[in-house]
Amino acid sequence: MISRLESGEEDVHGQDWNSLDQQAQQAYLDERRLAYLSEQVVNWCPKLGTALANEEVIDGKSERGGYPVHRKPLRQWMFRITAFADRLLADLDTVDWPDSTRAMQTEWIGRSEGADLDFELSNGSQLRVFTTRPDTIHGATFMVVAPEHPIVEQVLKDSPDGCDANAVSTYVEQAASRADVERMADQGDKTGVSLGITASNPATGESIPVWVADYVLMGYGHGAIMAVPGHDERDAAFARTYGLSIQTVVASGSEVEECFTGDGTVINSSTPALSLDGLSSQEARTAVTEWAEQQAIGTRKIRYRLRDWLFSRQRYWGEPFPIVHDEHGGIWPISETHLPVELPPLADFAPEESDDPQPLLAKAKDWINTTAGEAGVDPTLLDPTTPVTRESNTMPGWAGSCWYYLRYCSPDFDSGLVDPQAEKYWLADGVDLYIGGAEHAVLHLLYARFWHKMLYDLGFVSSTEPFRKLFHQGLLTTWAYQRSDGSLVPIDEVEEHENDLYIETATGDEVTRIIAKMSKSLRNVINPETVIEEWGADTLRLYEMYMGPLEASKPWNPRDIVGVFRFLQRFWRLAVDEETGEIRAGDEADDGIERQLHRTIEKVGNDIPKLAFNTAIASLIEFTNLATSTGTLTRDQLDRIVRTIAPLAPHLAEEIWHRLGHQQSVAQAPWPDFDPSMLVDDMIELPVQVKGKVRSKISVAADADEATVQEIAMADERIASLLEGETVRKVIVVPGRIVNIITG
RNA sequence: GCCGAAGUGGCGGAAUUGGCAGACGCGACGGAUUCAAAAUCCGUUUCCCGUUAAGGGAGUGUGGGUUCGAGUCCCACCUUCGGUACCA
Repeated sequence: MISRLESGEEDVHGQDWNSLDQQAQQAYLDERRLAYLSEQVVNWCPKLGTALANEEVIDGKSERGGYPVHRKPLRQWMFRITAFADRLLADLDTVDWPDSTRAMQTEWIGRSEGADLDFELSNGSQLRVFTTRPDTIHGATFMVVAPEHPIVEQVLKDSPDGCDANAVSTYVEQAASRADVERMADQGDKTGVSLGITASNPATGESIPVWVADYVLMGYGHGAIMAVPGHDERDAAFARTYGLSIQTVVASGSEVEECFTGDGTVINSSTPALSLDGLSSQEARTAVTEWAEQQAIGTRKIRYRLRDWLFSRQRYWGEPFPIVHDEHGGIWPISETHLPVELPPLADFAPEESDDPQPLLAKAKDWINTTAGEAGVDPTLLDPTTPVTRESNTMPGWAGSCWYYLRYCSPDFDSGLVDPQAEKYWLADGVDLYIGGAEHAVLHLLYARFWHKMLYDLGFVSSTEPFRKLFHQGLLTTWAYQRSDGSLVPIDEVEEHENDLYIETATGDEVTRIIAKMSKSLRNVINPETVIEEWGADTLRLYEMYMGPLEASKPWNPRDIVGVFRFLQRFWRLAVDEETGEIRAGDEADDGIERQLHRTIEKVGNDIPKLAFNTAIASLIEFTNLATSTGTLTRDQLDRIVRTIAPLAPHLAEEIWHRLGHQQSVAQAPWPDFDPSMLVDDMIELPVQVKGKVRSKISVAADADEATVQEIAMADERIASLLEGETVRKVIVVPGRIVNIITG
């Protein structure tokens, strides 16, 4: 029945199901649940006193705090995110996200196409491997299994002839005790031990040795590989170290390469069992897979690098799982009417630094040990007097960050996740624009997508993706100082002298000023509060937007703040008489200013949706400078420019807006209109190039045709003198842009 | 190593589809105002040659290429930043 279900057949009857015993039913369901308990080798961080998800471990250290992480077996709650791997991958094409982020997620999900192949072993068992290169099967000259592979234990038990059991067990123990950090440090140096058994290469019929080596990971595929040293760098390195045979079975097409990992033409691969010579790698992959399927020794397989998501933590601060356990290992949900489960009060809830994984909530004995009725399990499921223990793990922070944006639609809605009406209104196509740091690329942004898809399947949300458009703001960097040996000096230990000379106060040595990330240790973190105190919130806001493109990392330079502050002051003085506090307004609108105003409204209106705040502000500064030097604005012009600056400097705008006599907030006012005809001048200046160099400028009517422009250009005094004695070969006129005269 | 992003004045940065490189701001220099300073206002400010000027030359990480014309497109390389790390 199970195999029929697996193959997608639908004629499975209830009686078939009922014929299974309860355990088998449970096992079948558990294998498919989105949330399940599983004994896992987890990333245990003793310092934090908790296990971490794969994504939270960076270079063998915890993402938060950078503490060492060890591998420990632990029974944990998992999310079957792998069941969504294909959708998470495919739907990346449907979102408007930065390429770099999509690339990161694509790699994290890591889809690879290949085949599972079974090899017969000399000890009578079978070894299953996954390979993306079935086309190189004739070149498989040895096999490698991970130290944790079950075959290793089996071999140790049987200890066949030719197996140095001591060497094997020593190697396996070493591999197990080594922390991930160490394992990473000596990448490239491959170590391993022969198991003393052989496998039969089904294509060549040859007996090839089986080795154990830690460059093969138990966590991917089957923890075993067929090694093709002729066409895989890692296998090649291993073969060279231990003098194993190397076979070339793919021609690179060019010169002889030691280890060619690309696709080419298959050679040296004709045996009675299977002949591939002359096929392309692509064709050979299909041929070998089909052959293996016929021989019942393999199947086509798509595999993902993505692993299931470890979703429990041993900390106090996290949502408790609404789950209790009975004495027989049964798992029972707490009914909805008893949700949410609240954390028990605890005198001491600091994490305990420990090598012995123990959830913190286990300390709350009275809370942990309860009855089904007390905990809130549906009495029709379980007798209320049944003694149960509460789940003592808690959820990680992601539990909240995965759906908070949904809650924003209807924060007061109390009969569900989100008000369906509000969800349809706000999130019909996901969040319109989501701005956040690139550091969330494979954490928050992948997890939230998974939750959203799950909620979509359950009918709670109407879009398949949570964040339609994603934008990463750049990091703010700042000055830091570096000694000649490369070490860094906190900024408050350095004195600035003239001519960009920087001296470390303690030693008197000269240090160099560099750009670095803001960090507590360098004491170069900027607190926005102090900027607001000194310059005001509008200045801070404007400065941050004016620094450069939103997505770029850029240095915080306090020296530049005064620039936007001056601008705001000038804008204020343009609108308000400093003596009286009254609005300064003229009666007569200057034509040049009016035109510039239309251009500014257009520019700001275009730039804001593009998040190009820096250029929007530049155009506002330009307008203000022009207006200040040319005269005063009319009331009507003030009215429009205040509305234009309002999104960028809301406080200033609001103040002037009210002095202009408006009762409502400027935020409620409509965006000012501009007249497209006001954007172009009647007469424009056009550069004239001779042989690609600008030699003069001419003034022509904006709508002048090419012939007229050419005539005026040729008639220009300077151009005429330059063209004297030259043959004009060609004249290029780009209307409204440029004239280029080619001579010779 | 691989993947991604980016290299433009003293500094942050502008620059439509390939069409005047350096908008705007900071800093610097000069001037006005002031008893003085702050603040404000005006002017200059890519570099080199040219006393000033007129003018000329070079110039967007490096080297080539395409084009009437390249910061922008193509090829090769260098550097910086971010991500990733034996995933078979």
